[in-house]
Amino acid sequence: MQHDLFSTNGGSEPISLGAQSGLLRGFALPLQDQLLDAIQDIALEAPWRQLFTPGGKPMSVRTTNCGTWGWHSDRQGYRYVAHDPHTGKPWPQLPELLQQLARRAASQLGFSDFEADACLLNCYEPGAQMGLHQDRDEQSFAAPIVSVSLGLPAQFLWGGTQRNERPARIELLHGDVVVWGGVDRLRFHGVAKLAAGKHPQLGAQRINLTLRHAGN
DNA sequence: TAGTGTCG
DNA sequence: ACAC
Repeated sequence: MQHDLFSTNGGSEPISLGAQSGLLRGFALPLQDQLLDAIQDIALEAPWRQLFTPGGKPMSVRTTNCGTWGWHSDRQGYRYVAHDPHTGKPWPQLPELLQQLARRAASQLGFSDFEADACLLNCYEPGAQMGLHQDRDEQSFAAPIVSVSLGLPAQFLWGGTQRNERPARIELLHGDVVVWGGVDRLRFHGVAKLAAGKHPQLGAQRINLTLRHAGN
C-alpha cells in the first residue's frame, strides 16, 4: 500500500506565495529521520564542498548533490554535471523517498507528475547566506522547483521576476517545503544570513534540499 | 550578480 | 537599497 507518511501534515493547505507557488508548513516532518539518514549517506559518497561563483568568490554554503544531474559552479560558470568534479564519479542516487516527497509537494501546488532528476543540497552554518538569484540553469522551466528546509530556521527572500522588486521575507522552519513553478518559476529568491542557533537534530546548521528537473 | 562593498 |  501507499504509506500514510504524509497523513499528519500532507493535508494542510499551502500558504500562497504567488499564483503558482506556495509554502507547505511542516510537510517533510513525518520523514525527518529518514531524510537525515539519506543526507548522511549522500555526503559519504559525495562530500560537502565549497563552490565558487564564476567571478571567483567563494559561496558561504557547503554543497553536494544527488540524482542524475548535479548543480556545479566555478570560473567556467553555472551548470549541471553528470559526474561529481570532486570524485569523478556519478552523483549518488536520488532516494525514492525524496522523489516521492517532491512529487507529492509539487502535486499540492497543482504540478502533476513532477519527476526530479537533480537534488542540490546546501548546508548553511550561522553567517551563511544565499544572494538573490533565479534558477535558470535547467534545460526547461516547465517543471517546478521544490525546496525542503531542515534544521535551523532561515529567512527566505522571495522576490519577483525582476531583480529590482523588493523581496518578501518568509521564515522557513524545519520540515517546511516551498514549491514554485509556472508564472513564478523564474522568481528571484535567496536566503538571508543565517542566525546562530542549535537545532535538536542538526545542531548549528540548516540543510536545504532543492529538487529540480534539470535535464530532458 | 548563487558575490561583496558602500550609501541613505 | 543599490552599484558593480
